[in-house]
Amino acid sequence: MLTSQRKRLILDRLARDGQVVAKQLSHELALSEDTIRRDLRELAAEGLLLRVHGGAMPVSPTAVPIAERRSLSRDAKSALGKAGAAMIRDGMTVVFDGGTSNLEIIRHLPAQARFTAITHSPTIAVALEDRPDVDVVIIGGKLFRHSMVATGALAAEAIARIRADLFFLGVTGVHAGEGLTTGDMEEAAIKRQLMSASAETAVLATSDKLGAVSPFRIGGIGEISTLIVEGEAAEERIAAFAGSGVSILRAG
Amino acid sequence: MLTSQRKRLILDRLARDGQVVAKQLSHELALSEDTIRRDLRELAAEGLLLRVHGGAMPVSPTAVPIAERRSLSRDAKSALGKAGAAMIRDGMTVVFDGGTSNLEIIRHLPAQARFTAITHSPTIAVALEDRPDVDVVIIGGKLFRHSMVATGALAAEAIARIRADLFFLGVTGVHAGEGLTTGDMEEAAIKRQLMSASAETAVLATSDKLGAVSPFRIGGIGEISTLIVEGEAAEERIAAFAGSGVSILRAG
DNA sequence: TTATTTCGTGCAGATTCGTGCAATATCTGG
DNA sequence: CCAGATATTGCACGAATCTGCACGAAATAA
Repeated sequence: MLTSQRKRLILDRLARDGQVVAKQLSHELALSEDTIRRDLRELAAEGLLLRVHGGAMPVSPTAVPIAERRSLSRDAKSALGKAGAAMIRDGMTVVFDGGTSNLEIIRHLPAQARFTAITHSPTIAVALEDRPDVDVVIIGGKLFRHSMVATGALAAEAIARIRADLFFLGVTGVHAGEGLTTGDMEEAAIKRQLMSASAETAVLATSDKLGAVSPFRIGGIGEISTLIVEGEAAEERIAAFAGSGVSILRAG
Repeated sequence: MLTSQRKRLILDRLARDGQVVAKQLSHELALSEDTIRRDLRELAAEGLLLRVHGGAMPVSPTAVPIAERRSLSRDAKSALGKAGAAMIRDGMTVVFDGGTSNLEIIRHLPAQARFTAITHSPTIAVALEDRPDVDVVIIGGKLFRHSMVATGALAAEAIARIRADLFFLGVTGVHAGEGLTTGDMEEAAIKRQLMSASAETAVLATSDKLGAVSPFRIGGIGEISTLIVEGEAAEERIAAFAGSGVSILRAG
């Protein structure tokens, strides 16, 4: 990443968020704090920002209320996304199912994340637009309108040729007895195929999905490797999945 | 590769990506970094770009280059989009190239439009989300980041199997002698393939593209059936295309 | 107060830059 | 066709820039 580009990013971030934190930024850009601090110093010397202990503030007061952003980042789905993003290591090949939960993973990827993303959801693909170090492979096919993912024979054919390390599966129900379920038969079939094409499968489950059942079964709980639930998820709802072989991760 | 052609490519890349890295570019073009740096120096001397350590940035501080392109010349593009949408009849199979012009076609589709859309651009696919009567087929492949379209062998393979009535081709240059050109070789190949898979091809050309030439040729003007230009496009720029067999449509 | 975090400076290694020079290709005029 | 002029390209080498680490000082938190 070019130095000038980094400085511009800092100013952008400052205008958008109303603040920047040196430590956080250094982690996000995979650079030392020294470099970030140096940038802040130089930008401050140009009068483009105001240095404060720990980071920087805009020269002119921002309109963005900071409290709003904080509450946003503490949102349950956001925490799930963060936990999901943490599972991705550089060099991996990761398959993303459609859905808002998986979209949240993309949002929490560190800027320097470097891996291969495979998806049959154009929405996910578009979200990955500004991740320069992520290779994106789209699985083509007929777009299933309701959930905006490619399905059908074309998609199945493309999936048959891939082999991934990790698959983030999207479901509408996670139930101890009925397993993982979704609302469409064709989608369920594609999801099954994606599972078998990946070494591991993870599911991000908001609390409303725990114990829920939808019409079409994808597979049993034991067939996935990781289930990520909200940090505040009721203990008794999770207890039902103990013994199924899945490792349960509490987010946030 | 000619020097002037290389310089054009650098400017294209700069406009598209918002940055250029000397080392990366030298590797991509199989030239020494010295040559690239020399180009950058000369272009900077002409005021066409801003040199920075490691590469170059655009002269105008475009925070998000692609977002800028989206807001650029909105009215003219809107009229072009309307004219393009008018070419689509119910029951047709239409291929959409990536790019903001083609996105504008989607925006101007009548709500009840009923046809099959094929695209290798996830952005286009997402835009078609709320058109319930349009069947959408996505062409998969490796996402070419700069223009957000699927490319590579996977895409080529999928394209080989389709047959469409109409193809909306996106270009960066329309020139009487040099023909239709774009900024990337791989993209040019995919575009050629999409042309031959379609009975007709139409190009939406904003005035800034008329007479412009980019490094990689897609084909001659005569190979497309319709060229849609702005209503206020200068007559002399269009006159150059007369006799090439293309029918010229003035929008707005 | 004490402990922790953040800041500033100096320094070393790596990368990039600019200039001069030589080799090759292209152009021009005879 | 040839000879010289011009342009283009790659390489060498010293200068400038960038980055990360170390260490002590300053600021913040407990």
